[in-house]
Amino acid sequence: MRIATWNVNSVKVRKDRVVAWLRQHRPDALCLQELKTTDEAYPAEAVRAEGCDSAVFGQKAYNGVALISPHAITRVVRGLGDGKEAPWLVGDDEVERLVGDEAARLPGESGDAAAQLLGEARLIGGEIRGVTVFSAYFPNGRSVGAPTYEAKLAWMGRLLGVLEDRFDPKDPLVLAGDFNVAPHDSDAKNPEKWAGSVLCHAGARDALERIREWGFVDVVRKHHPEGGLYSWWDYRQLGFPKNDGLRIDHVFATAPVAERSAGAWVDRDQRKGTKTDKPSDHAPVVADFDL
DNA sequence: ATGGTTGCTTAGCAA
Repeated sequence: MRIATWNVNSVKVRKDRVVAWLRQHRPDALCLQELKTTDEAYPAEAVRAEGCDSAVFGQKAYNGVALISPHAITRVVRGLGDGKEAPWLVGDDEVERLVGDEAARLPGESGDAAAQLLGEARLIGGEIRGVTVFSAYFPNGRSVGAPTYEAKLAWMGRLLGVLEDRFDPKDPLVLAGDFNVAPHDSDAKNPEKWAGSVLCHAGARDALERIREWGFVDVVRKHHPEGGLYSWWDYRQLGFPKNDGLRIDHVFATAPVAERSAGAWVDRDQRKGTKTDKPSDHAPVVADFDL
């Protein structure tokens, strides 16, 4: 079973790339982030022409996540529900869009920012071939100390709460996506340059480590413990030509899935090319399982 | 270098 994640930075601009990638690499599950469009404008027909189903949680202009699979995608849930409606337990034929209504616990601007994040299209889950797969677009945070950074950490805490409330680490579960966190210094070409950024700050790393400790294996790290693999390079300042990258896109798997992992890799080819080739600033991250 | 580039939406924001 091949599970991949790709922040496409506009699915409309990247449609032909996504279709070609599906054809070439035939993932059993592809998690997309930053669709930057509504459900209605999502190119479902082009994906279907490749024999794949889509489950989409879109949003105008920003965010937006999707699951793509050649297999049936069941038990689809959208958003970070607050648990009252048991959002992860809806029936197969139901498609619920549930948004948390729990008032953000943070005060002031941070609380406002946190509440706003809970309403954004950043998480979609579904069951594919017996594995629960989430496509997640963690908040960026903008800058350390900003209300949006506090809100990022709160969002991550909320995600951990959903895992604790609704799932068991013994479940076959994959959390994949753009986590906007590089967990280790070896996940950056220039760790000193990024040390103070929201992508590498201790607070974000701690919050991600708490999620991982709940019961995940970082599958790429398992197969490349030395680091040096990156998944995102800034469009600015020749990020990719200088390989000034960070590994912020991840495939986390619970033990029953992770113990069957056979390899993991980053498709850097998708980040290559000139302006006219229109690459995303992220490359696909791929994990293969004997499942 | 409060720079640089890309995308969405229309001049400013987000990443």
